[in-house]
This record gives sequence, structure tokens and C-alpha cells, in this order.
Amino acid sequence: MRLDKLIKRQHKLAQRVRIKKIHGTIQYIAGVDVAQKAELLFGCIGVFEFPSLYVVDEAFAQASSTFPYIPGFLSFREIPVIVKTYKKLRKKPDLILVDGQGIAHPRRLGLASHVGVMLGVATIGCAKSHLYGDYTVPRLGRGRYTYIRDGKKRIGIVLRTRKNVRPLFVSPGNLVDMSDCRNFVLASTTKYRIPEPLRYAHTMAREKARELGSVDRWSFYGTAARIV
DNA sequence: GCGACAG
DNA sequence: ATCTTGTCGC
Repeated sequence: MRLDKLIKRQHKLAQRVRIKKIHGTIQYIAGVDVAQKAELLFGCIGVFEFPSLYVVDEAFAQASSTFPYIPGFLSFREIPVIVKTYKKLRKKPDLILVDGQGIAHPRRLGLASHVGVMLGVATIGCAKSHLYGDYTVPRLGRGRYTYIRDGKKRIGIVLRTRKNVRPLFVSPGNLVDMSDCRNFVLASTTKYRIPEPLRYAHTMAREKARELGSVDRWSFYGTAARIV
């Protein structure tokens, strides 16, 4: 597969990424995640009131997976269904937590940044593991963190959201800065390692993948109904 | 050539 | 990510 074309597109889109501190109030914060079942992708978004973290809206959409998973090019696989899901939301969030990297990416365009540019919304990349950049392990305790670096450039943080639990790899997606990343990820994380909006989206996506993703039980029931 | 490698 | 039950540990 030829990726040089996609690499150029990433560099171009990366120029549209804006790293700046959030201004104004964040009333709604969302989490988006994608689950897979065979050749289908299920995107889900949960919108939470902030800082109460009450669920105020949610949406899901499905699409066939076309692009394969290739480290560094995850966004080309998930962007389609994510955009489709976002359009179905009635309450648009002021900030979205995305399951993946932000600018902590070889070309500064991880999934969160790509989503942020495409939707023109503030996003934060919240990955469960490392992809790019150098870092040292942060000391124990919720809130402790170290920077993810690319040479002398700080491109993200390795943040502990809970004590004695593996840290998260957080980085600016779009329209947020490094401090916003730490503040909002911690503010939306309660008793688990993963921020609530992301946990919600993840759970919802998996449920959709299970019920609608497997074989066509629909044709089965349809046949049964006709037989009976 | 070898190791790394989001979901 | 997905395939998958019970189980060791804070």
C-alpha cells in the first residue's frame, strides 16, 4: 500500500491544527470511540454536562471498514464513522475526548487532531498506550505527569489518572493547550483510569457492535416469522 | 538490519 | 481493536 500520499495529506491537515488555551466555559464535554465487528465499524459519542458529568446526549452510527489499521494512520480508518456519528448529535459538545493520540504523532496529526480539524471543534487525544515521542515514567499518584517530547518540543503528557495504574498518553488534539489536557482529563476522570465520557462511548460502541454487528439474526427472525 | 508500532 | 473465564491483587 502506498502511504506517501496519505503522509502528505497529514502534513497539510496538521497545518490547520491550532494549539491554544481554551477560552470561555466548557458546558458540554464528549467522548468518542469506535468498536469493530467483522467488517463493520460502530462509532459512538456520549455528551456529558461539565463538570457535573451528567449524560445529556448520545449518538451512534455504523459504516463498513474500508481502510486497515496501520500505526500512524489510524484516523483514515476511523474518521468516516466518527464524522457520521457526530452529525447525529443534537447537543454539540464544546470539547471532545478522543481515544488516540493528538499531536503526539510522527506528523502531528493523530486521530484526535484529525477529528478536531475536520469538525472544527476542540479535541484532546487520550491514548491508553504510547505511539510516538520520548518520555519517562511519571511518579505515582493521581495527577502526576511527565512530558512526551519530540526532541526539545513538548507534544503531550504521560498522565496518571489513578494511583498505581498505568498512565494515559494525553496530547492536544485541536484548539486546546497542554494545561487544558491535564485539567479536563483529570476533571472527567472519577473512579477509573479512563475518563467517563470515553468509558461511556466505549461501552456503548461495544454493545452496538455485539447486537448489530454479528450475523444477520434479522433474516433469521424474518424467516422464522414467515415459517410460523 | 533491528526494534517500535494509537485502535 | 478482537478472541474470552476465572482469578490474583490493591
